[in-house]
Amino acid sequence: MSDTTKVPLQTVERLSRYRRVLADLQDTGIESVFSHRLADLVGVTPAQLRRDLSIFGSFGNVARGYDVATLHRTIGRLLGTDQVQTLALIGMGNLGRTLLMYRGFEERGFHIGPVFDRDREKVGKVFAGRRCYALEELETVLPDFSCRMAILACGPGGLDALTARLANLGVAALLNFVPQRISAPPGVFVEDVDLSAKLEKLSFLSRR
Amino acid sequence: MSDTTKVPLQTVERLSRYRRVLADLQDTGIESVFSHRLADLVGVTPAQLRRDLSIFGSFGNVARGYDVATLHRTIGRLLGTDQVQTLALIGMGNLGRTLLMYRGFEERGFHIGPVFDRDREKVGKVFAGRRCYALEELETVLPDFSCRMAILACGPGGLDALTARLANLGVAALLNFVPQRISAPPGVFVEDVDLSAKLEKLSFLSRR
DNA sequence: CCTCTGCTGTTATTGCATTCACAGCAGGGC
DNA sequence: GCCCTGCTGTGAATGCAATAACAGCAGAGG
Ligand SMILES: NC(=O)c1ccc[n+]([C@@H]2O[C@H](COP(=O)([O-])OP(=O)(O)OC[C@H]3O[C@@H](n4cnc5c(N)ncnc54)[C@H](O)[C@@H]3O)[C@@H](O)[C@H]2O)c1
Ligand SMILES: NC(=O)c1ccc[n+]([C@@H]2O[C@H](COP(=O)([O-])OP(=O)(O)OC[C@H]3O[C@@H](n4cnc5c(N)ncnc54)[C@H](O)[C@@H]3O)[C@@H](O)[C@H]2O)c1
Repeated sequence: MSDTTKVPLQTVERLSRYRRVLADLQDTGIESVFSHRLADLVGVTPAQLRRDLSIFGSFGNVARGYDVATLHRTIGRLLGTDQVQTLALIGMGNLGRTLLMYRGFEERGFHIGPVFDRDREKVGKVFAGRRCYALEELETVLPDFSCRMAILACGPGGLDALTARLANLGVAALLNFVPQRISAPPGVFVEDVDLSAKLEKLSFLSRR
Repeated sequence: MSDTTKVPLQTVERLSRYRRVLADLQDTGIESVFSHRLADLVGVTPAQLRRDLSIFGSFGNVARGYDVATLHRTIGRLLGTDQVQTLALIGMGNLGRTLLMYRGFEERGFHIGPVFDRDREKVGKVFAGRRCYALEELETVLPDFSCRMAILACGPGGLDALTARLANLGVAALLNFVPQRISAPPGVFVEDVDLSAKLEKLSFLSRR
């Protein structure tokens, strides 16, 4: 079972997709589902779905397949999204404000708490109910929120110093929008969102 | 050489990262670089870098390594970003407007041309120099821009019909922000940007 | 001119993820 | 009660990507 070290990364990514489809099924009142059907809705093969789940245990039943509500809850527990997590946001520019207004995160159990910006013009401003703090206040403000994750939507300057400070404050995971390589402190996970790279990939693929 | 079908997907993704670092090196006036140094800056192993490049040909030189300017230009050509490409944007909500204002795309050779929205309130409005068209005008307006790629930053309703229309108009690649599975017409490449999934992945990983 | 260094391009090896295939079994039909 | 169906969970096989290892060579130094 969940041997924690032996879980393929891509399996983790698929768990999110399973969870979303299960949520939809639950909303439409469906109580149980076979791997065939679920896999089809998600867009993977039934074998892969069963394999993915089998890494964490046996949740299915030969007669009825998987219980939608139970499996949904179980995956939520596995991902750690069964309880709301508070995130810190660094950078209240165009992107930061867009993320603040996005409802989708709350629906999935992620709440953006404190917002920080280096620009003194922005500090003190309130947006979507959150006040923007100065970057210097990081050490005094962040502990009140006990964030284990942060979103980087700031400029590229001094990123390494920033991530070191965040790591010191107990932040163990970063969602990074800054198109730059981050040398993360050990134990800190970084997930890059590089839209230009995705466009370049599409450009390559669509030219045959 | 570029056998087109046999290029690992992840190699394509890394090409973007190589290109970005090469651009930085070029800006700082460095003319040539060894695989060791370049790989270090990018964050991959030298073996992987050389392997990736060797798929497309031999660009290095034992004595000086790789010529920065030449390799930068070559990768640009491989990715198809050596000339500006015009993209269509569907959805001028919070996210769409943020993307419109982002300068990073232009720097990489991607220009957002026409913008479409279903909301009649938005149609006709001008934002960041682009006028918003009605979704019904897609067939009449899009051909003028000859877009091969589009960005989906709209709501989830009627996505399949929309992608079918786009495909009919020659759009072969989609950057999709809508958290929903798209059944893309054959020949159309879809790249999903699922931020909630990334957060869930980080949540999983950071809980050991 | 010869040797020695250390880099590239490429082949061999390892490791990981996906797919295949089936044992085992719960329930339905008769 | 017994067979039959069709599902899950999983060991085995396959395919693909990353890593290691090295052949071959261009130039530096003497
Ligand atoms: N806007 C997009 O669509 C988009 C897309 C992809 C990537 N990005 C990246 O996301 C980041 C933010 O983009 P944006 O469009 O919001 O830019 P922006 O200029 O609108 O906002 C950046 C904000 O971050 C603040 N900031 C800069 N450096 C900081 C630091 N070291 N610490 C704290 N705050 C800092 C600035 O004061 C500003 O308020 C950039 O790195 C950009 O490359 C943006
Ligand atoms: N805002 C974010 O930070 C964020 C993050 C991740 C994903 N997303 C996704 O991106 C999409 C857009 O997000 P947003 O925050 O801009 O939402 P939004 O509500 O601010 O804007 C959506 C816009 O799309 C238009 N629209 C809706 N359906 C359409 C259709 N079928 N065709 C054309 N236009 C249509 C609406 O009129 C509106 O103008 C959503 O699907 C959202 O889930 C947003």
